[in-house]
Amino acid sequence: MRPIFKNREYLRPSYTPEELPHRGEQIHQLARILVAPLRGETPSNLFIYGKTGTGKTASVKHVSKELERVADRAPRRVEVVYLNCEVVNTQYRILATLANIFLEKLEKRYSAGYVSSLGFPESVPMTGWPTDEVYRCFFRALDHDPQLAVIVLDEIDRLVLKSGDKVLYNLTRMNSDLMKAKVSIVGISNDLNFMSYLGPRVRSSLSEEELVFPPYNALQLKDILEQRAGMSYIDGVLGNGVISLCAAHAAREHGDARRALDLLRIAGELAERDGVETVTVAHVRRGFEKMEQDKMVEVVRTLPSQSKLVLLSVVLLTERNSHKIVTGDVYSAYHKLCRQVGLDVLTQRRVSDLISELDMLGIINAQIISKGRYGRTKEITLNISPIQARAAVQEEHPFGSVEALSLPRQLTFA
DNA sequence: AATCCACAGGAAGCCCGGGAAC
DNA sequence: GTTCCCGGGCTTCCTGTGGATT
Repeated sequence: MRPIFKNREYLRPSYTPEELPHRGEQIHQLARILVAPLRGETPSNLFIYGKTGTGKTASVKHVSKELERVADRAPRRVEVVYLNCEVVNTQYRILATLANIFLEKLEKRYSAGYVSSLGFPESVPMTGWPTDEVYRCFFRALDHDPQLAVIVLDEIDRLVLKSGDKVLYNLTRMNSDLMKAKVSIVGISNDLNFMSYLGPRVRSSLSEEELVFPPYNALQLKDILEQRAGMSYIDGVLGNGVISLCAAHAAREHGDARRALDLLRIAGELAERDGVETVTVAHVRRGFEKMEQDKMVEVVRTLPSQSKLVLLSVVLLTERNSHKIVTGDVYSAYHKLCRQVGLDVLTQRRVSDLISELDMLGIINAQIISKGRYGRTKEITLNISPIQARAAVQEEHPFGSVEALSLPRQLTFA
């Protein structure tokens, strides 16, 4: 059987392409702002906003690569440092990381051992030092040479949410104390409200320039997908309408290119698993379902344990019998499960609310029905496969082994 | 037409943890 | 450190309800 992928890595989020279709305008603007150091000026600080999968990070990386390439011939050295604040999310970690990066650059530029000959430490430990000591170390390493440091803080909202805007205040204020070097901050966020978490001084200095990345529309997504499909799939394996359908799905999800590419890759992997040589729209549809399921499993995984138990009751009842499941059944099953695992038993009123919440999340379907003389209740069906639900509930083992749990016989109705 | 089931879901209030104010 | 306040999870108590049954 022939393979269908040339190289699937080009469809993964980690890959940054050479060409970024439909981001010409943003890249041009970015370049215009960041090119200032080549003329010896300090570029403004920059704030970039856009939803996930709109090409923010890719564009910035693209421009900084260009910038570093042409900076060799410029009067002043330009160093671009990229930090993802999801990982590096405290003042200390940011400063320590920056200090280490610039110490290393010094060492490389001069000679091994040069750094310690200046009285610098080999490196800053990732914990233990007073923060101002770390700051001083970074400051001196940076100011050793005339250079411009462009510090890119991706997902900057995470940083501010976790540790406040103190780091940003310090970084934006540095320029007035630096003798030879200059810094410029590029903040990237997908939370538009982010600016309101900042103090007024930081806000105004960070947003000297602002750039917005609008979501892609279906046509633009199609271009992007076509470009990547050409790199990653063998010619001719993609059936009619496959790319259009991927683009249409992602356009509905706020124009997220990352999701579009994921979908295109997953559709291919499904075709591969089927052992066929063509990817069809049916594979895309299944791929879409798979992604939705995966999203659902993730939601289940993060549910509080009481909700998990309620869901588990529904799962066990679903596996056990084919007749309609109603609130009363779920509650008595839940009651027994609570006893088995030693969790507090909530009231039926509360469990009713939990069932509604699971319904809202789309994990189950709960429809109010009236059985006349036999009352009014909710009829409940599971929206994800019992096996997946079980697996997701079982993770982290809050109830010991779920396999050991079972409903007593009297709960099975004829 | 009246009854009655098996809940739905609103209202009020308790309890507790976390953050702000003192 | 203490006090105050707020919001979320939860309970208690309650009224409401669609339609099979009487």
